[in-house]
Amino acid sequence: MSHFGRSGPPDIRDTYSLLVLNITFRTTADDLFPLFDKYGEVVDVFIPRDRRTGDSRGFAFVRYKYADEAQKAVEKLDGRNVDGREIRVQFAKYGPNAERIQKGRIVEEEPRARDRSRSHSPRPRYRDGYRDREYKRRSRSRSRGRHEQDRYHDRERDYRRSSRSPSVVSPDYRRHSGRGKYDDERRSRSRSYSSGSPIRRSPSPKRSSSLHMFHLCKETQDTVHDPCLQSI
DNA sequence: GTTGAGCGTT
Repeated sequence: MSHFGRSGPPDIRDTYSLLVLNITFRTTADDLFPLFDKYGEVVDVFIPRDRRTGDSRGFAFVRYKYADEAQKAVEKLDGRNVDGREIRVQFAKYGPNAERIQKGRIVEEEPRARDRSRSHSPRPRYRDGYRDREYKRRSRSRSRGRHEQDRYHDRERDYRRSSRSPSVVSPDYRRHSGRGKYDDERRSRSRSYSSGSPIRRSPSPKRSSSLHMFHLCKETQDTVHDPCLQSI
């Protein structure tokens, strides 16, 4: 992912999260990092992406180590034109798991966990909530069918071309090569994207017995519906 | 090649 840590969120303790809205769908964490790091110590840059397509969702989180530096970044970068759009920078209000946040700093962990201990009402799981939100997004945006894959390859192609030419690497960016994590991450990201053949459906079996189909459907009923119903 | 309010990953 697009953060410094190996996997998952890095140390969130005593960091200050900024929400960066209105960024381009093509803007990456690598683009944002040099910009924000000028105003303080950036601990993490994370751009949420669509789980299925990997597309940027158009906003980002930048975490600073110190509050005053984060505040400075808000003042300096809010309204700044980045990649042709005026970005909006503000302190995050919610944590990764809906913790309470003040000034981007986590002040209370998982308010929902506390609710659960108090009442037995079953809450929708994390995944369901995510799917609901995704659905809302999709209905609002234009329908993106299957060419999203091609779009992604295009983007990766551009990405590699630009990272190979040394002229596009800003001196400021070079300054952070000591950490070296972003460069590695970018490379591994490209690799995993290019090797991805994301959605592979089960091949439709033609000459199986009904019993076989029954078992097959039991296994795949959450992903495939129609073939099962027709052949039982 | 497209979208545009919003609050986050292993």
